[in-house]
Amino acid sequence: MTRSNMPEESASAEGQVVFELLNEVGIIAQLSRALLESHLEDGLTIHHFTALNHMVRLGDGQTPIEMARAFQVPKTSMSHTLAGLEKRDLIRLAPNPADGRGKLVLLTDAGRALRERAIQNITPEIAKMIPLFEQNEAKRIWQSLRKLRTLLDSSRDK
Amino acid sequence: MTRSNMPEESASAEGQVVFELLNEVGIIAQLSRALLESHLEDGLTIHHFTALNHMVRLGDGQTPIEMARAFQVPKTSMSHTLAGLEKRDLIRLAPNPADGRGKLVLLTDAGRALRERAIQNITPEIAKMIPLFEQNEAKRIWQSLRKLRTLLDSSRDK
DNA sequence: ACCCAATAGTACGATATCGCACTATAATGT
DNA sequence: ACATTATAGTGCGATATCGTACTATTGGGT
Repeated sequence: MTRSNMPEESASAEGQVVFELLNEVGIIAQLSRALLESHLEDGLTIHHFTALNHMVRLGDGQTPIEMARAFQVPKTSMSHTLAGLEKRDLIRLAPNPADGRGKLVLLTDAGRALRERAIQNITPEIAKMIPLFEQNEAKRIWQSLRKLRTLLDSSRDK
Repeated sequence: MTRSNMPEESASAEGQVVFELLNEVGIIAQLSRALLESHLEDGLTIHHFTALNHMVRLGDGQTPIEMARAFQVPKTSMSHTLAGLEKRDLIRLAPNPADGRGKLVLLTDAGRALRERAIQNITPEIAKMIPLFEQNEAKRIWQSLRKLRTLLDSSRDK
């Protein structure tokens, strides 16, 4: 296909490589987001799933504001997401005994089950799509990305 | 901090590892998105930037629908994004000489310049944040992620 | 004990996303 | 050549995102 302009040379400077990496990460996130959402029931979005997944993985009982910070989204957005989850009985919002202003976000059995089901649905799909992408390579990159995420995460509250 | 439920064991099955990887990718994308947007001028969003960046990297002159497919977003969303870019004179939408229904998306000098400026702004920021994340590691993962992206991308139009 | 700056969460409005329906043009079959 | 089906893009409406402003509560300083 003809292009009126050819791609630029990849002139790499200081953080340039990391920028390229993050760009790639963004594209993959976009693609896998589309994939995941197509497997979610009941009009749930990626945000709903991510919140549920977060709670299963790290333990529930966080406050909404903690979760907003963990995902770097505005607290109003998190409030909306949690409202959607609560309406579907996938979480419960309990008053925070330690802080009269705050709440605690608690998983319900239904929430836990839905997250489990979603993963059961999506995992074979992924395995089918990515037969060539070996486990070992995935595991290796994953380790590196966790390190990267930690760096990104901790340097925000400078 | 006390949690009412402890984290689950990481029981890894078939595509499970890749799922974990994609989850990590999603989190990083979210964090770096917040970072990038805080450095964009004139209320531009990640979508605007991504479109500009795509055109600089792969050459402009694509049709809107091609770009929508490349990013896996609905064509109406892409239409909206492009309208925003055109309003700011960062792209031009020309009629497609090869197809009377279609258009071609062309970068303007302003668009190219803004993308360049954004990268100049963000790159040192990244370099500052990630001094520990060595170039070599970044480059290595990047290669792997490109492979992963290609797999994800090609298996969608099955 | 009291003030006051800081914080958790919500209300509301502006803008963004995206599905559905529509128009215009193209491609395909006969 | 013409009818039929498919495709590019837009208009519109429902829902989502997120900034600003607000209320309720907390905690630190005096």
